[in-house]
Amino acid sequence: MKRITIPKATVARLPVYLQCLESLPGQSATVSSETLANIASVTSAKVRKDLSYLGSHGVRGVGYDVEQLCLLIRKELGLTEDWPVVIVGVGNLGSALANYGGFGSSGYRVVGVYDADPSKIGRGIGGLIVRGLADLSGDVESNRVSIGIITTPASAAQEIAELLTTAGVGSILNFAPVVVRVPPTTRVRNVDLATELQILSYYSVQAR
Amino acid sequence: MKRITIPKATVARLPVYLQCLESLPGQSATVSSETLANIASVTSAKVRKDLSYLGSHGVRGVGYDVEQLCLLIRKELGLTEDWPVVIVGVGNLGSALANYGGFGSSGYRVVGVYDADPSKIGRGIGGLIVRGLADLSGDVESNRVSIGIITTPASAAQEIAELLTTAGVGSILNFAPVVVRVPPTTRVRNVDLATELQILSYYSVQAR
DNA sequence: AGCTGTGAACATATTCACAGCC
DNA sequence: GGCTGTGAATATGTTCACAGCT
Repeated sequence: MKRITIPKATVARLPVYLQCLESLPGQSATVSSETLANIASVTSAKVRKDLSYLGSHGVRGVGYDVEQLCLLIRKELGLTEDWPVVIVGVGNLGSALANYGGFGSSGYRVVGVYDADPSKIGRGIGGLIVRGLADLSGDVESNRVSIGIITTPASAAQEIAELLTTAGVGSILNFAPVVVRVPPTTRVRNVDLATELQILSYYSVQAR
Repeated sequence: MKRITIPKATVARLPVYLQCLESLPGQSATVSSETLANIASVTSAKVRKDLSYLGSHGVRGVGYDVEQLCLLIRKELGLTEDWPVVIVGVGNLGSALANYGGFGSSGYRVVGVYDADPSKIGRGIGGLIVRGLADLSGDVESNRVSIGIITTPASAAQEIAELLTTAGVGSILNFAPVVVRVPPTTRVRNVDLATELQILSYYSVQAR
């Protein structure tokens, strides 16, 4: 058992493993690296190496205890904590995310939804009332919000990213099709439909 | 100029460069690797190496011709072609994507939206009528659809992935929170909100 | 002088293959 | 016998640093 930092590539796979483990039928108390690998569409060596970064918790000849492994991964990912998030931009996507139920189940809790458009402010959505951008900073601070989700048009994203970081958000999940510039201590992940489609079409062309 | 295959990591960045180039003010006819790197939040060496895989098109002492570079990247990504896509699952997210305007602009064209729920079939959405799953295979074949987007609940995703691959779709963009198993020749990209949030919270924990 | 293109050095990630334990 | 844990080997990706062109 080492106590070095977990590689990025491994961190990105832990949520996938967790998802796979949670989808396992209740009766399977243990799981082998081979089985988990198949479900997650990776190799068994990868699974073993990834899990070894969390410490040696498997049993040779048997496999990993599903329950224990889930807990271990959840703990590693910080899912035992509460993560208040805000969503900025109440368009189609922002509404979809605000209405998405999967948040509460795992520590993520939408504590506010915001929009610049006065006609949207005051509307109810996903059990919350849409608020104006003027309220964003204060809300982030008072709720100790650590993750901000940007679902605005590209043109507004940079401004919102700055509002969020200034207010103290440490991580941003950006759905706007633009690269936002943030201070080096802020973590950003970009999710962009066009980008994903373009990567797919590249490989589609190559495949023939 | 080499003619080897472009590294995956580079392919994943090309759409980002393209996005950055397209957002450049019209008057800038050329761009240096340094400038592009700043906008894209990467290093200039990365930009140069990435672009070198497309051939040597920069001018020393000057930079890259913006127009020419855009065209080059678009061509490399296959954006000069038409990519008919289908969306399966008309929940919040599926509706959001169907209504998303950014498709048409770059070769991606939603030619069909599908849902298993009879109460949704027949509804209009994003200029299309929701159709039943029974129509999916035939439509995919007759429209030569190469990319399928899955926005169903997790429980339905595997079945839909199989319908899509059997019908001849070569690439799948999966928004359902589950890893779908597909034949090795099919390309899948997963976009999952929970996964992204979990990666962010991991690093948020580490940061303190 | 300024900026590209690229080998060489380095860092990260994956795979192999097998010793070690149940 | 079955399956983990992990060094060693390999492959992929990034950064450096500078020659070479305009």
